[in-house]
Amino acid sequence: MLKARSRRGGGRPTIADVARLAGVGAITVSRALREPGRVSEELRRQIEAAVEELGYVPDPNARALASARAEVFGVLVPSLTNNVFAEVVRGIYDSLSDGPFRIQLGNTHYSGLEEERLLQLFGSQRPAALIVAGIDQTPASRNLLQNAGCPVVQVMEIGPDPVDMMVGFSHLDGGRRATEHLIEAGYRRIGFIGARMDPRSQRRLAGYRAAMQKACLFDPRLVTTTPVPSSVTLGRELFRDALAKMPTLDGVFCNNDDIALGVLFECHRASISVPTTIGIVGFNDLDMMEVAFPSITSIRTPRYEIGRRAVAMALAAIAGNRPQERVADLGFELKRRESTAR
Amino acid sequence: MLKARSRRGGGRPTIADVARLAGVGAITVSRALREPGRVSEELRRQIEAAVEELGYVPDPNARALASARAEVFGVLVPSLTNNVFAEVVRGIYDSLSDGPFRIQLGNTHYSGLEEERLLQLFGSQRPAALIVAGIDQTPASRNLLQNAGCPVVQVMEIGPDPVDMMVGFSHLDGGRRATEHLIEAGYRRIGFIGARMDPRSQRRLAGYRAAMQKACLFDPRLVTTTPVPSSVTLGRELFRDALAKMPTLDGVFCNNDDIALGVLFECHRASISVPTTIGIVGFNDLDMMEVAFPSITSIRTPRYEIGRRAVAMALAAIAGNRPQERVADLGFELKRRESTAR
DNA sequence: TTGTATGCGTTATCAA
DNA sequence: TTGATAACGCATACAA
Repeated sequence: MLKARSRRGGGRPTIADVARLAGVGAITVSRALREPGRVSEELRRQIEAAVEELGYVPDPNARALASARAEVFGVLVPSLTNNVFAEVVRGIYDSLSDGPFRIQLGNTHYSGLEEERLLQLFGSQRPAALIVAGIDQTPASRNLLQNAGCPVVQVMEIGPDPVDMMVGFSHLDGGRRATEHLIEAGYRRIGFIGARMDPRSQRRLAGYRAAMQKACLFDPRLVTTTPVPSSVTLGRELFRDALAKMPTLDGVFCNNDDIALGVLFECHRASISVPTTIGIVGFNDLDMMEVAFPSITSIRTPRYEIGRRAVAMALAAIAGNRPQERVADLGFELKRRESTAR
Repeated sequence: MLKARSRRGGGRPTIADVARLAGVGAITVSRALREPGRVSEELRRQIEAAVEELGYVPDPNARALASARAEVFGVLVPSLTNNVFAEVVRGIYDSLSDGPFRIQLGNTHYSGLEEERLLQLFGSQRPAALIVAGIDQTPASRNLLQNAGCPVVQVMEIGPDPVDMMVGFSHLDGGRRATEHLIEAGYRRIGFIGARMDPRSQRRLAGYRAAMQKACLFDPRLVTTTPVPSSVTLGRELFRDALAKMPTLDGVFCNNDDIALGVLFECHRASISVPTTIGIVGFNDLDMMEVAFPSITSIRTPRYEIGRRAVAMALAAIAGNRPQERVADLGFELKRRESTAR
């Protein structure tokens, strides 16, 4: 039997083939690829030539097995189609595309149990880092994260008790700010309209409530929510419900921009003038908010930047220097537009 | 030195630990996990108990190394945030969440070169299947796909020459159908407005052109395009340009729904009545098209279903029975709405 | 700076 | 149906 031709492998060149061609030991090839600085100029060139000639590509599985560490970032988000998380994920991808790390993306469907399952699954790969959305993990999930043996970044929100690191902003403050803006603009019967009502939406609602109570304007009948997934269609329907319940409504703070857009369209359809009769504020500030007619006031959230920052923090931790501040508050910005310019 | 406690591993239980506890050989454990039918009832129960007790989870890296096959679906899309591809990806995830397969997602940023790079990278993992968006791969990419040694599904479009399998619909027919609808509705000076202009948009444009020429209505000045990424904002701007170039415009077929929405908002802003003065048709039929005021006619495309079908075809191929029809045309549907109801 | 021996956790091969 | 043995391709530990 020849040793050169393995019988199980697909015949792709291995590190041994490269070593033979370059006339060096296999480990030197390995080093030349991972820490070029530790291999002499001359050998490095020979090795690079051999790699080129053979078209050698390292096998990530063998690498992971031997080093007990996969070059993988595990990323868990509640939704793949929600633009908010898509932007976070895009930021993560853009930050990682240069390096050696792959990304393992998981969709939790807003389910804590599913998150647990995926965490279990991802953990079996010994990932280099874990990025998870939100701060409301189940105790079991928290436990899995703590014992993952790698940097962990919770994203989108901030809170007092990070598993390891956090990047995000305060949804409570965001909700409060949006509501205060409506109050300052002169609106009084301000409703809250929210769909899905995940933990972040709950906190925006809490912010709304705080602002309204402070101004002595709160009335539970002003709040219209549903656990149903958010959509523009739903925004329209919820607004109708809210109006039926409370015909004197003169403003709405929406859970997110989809809902806000649905409200705007319904106003058009019902000939309700915006911002005169009704003021509208959205959340997230999607591209279309600025273009809508009238343009819609919204809270701009740094989704893409959160993704980038999460990777930067994880990378720093991997390199051995965890950031001093374990919680990064990236804030938000109120974008005042026509929909509240009464 | 004890053999039971490996010194490099993180101390997680291995298949050998399970085997020892169950009093069987390691390979029997392996079989019990993968092909339970080939292990006797009794041993299987013992093994299951041992797995449970130890909390054993197979190491996917070791598995991939030993079997020369990773349980991974490689998925390449041009964008993570474009709702169209997000839906395809969601379909893929939903179809794969039950089984043993992980997903390796790559973002090509609409770049053929980036696609090549990622294909090279993904290939090194010996994936179980590859799903790629579009049918315009570079020769190098096609080559990589052909030699990947696994099922390949090209999605979103259909064409005459699949690398292996295809699921999608004809964008040319879609563009033609949209344009014909405008013509049938009585519009004559019908513009085409398109951003990004990737291959699929190009074919929609070709469909537009075919329909216009057939009706003797084509005029190159009716076409307004840009390679800039699509957005609602851009839709508004392009519509302004189109109108400046061709003030007698009475209809527009938009590249996609974002553009269409931008056009609609600009019509509101400029007090151009829709559908009386201008008819609008979008493409993809996002949720909001139906809710918009006026609601917007669009071509409904089966994105989610494409993702599901692609996985189904790949799974069938893996199981040894490639579908008879290698090209699956899932079609599209014209949704007539107020924006063209003149 | 470079190489040798060995182990990583699993599955394929082949024999029992 | 079950098991012993030998890969799989690479990196760690240690020696030179």
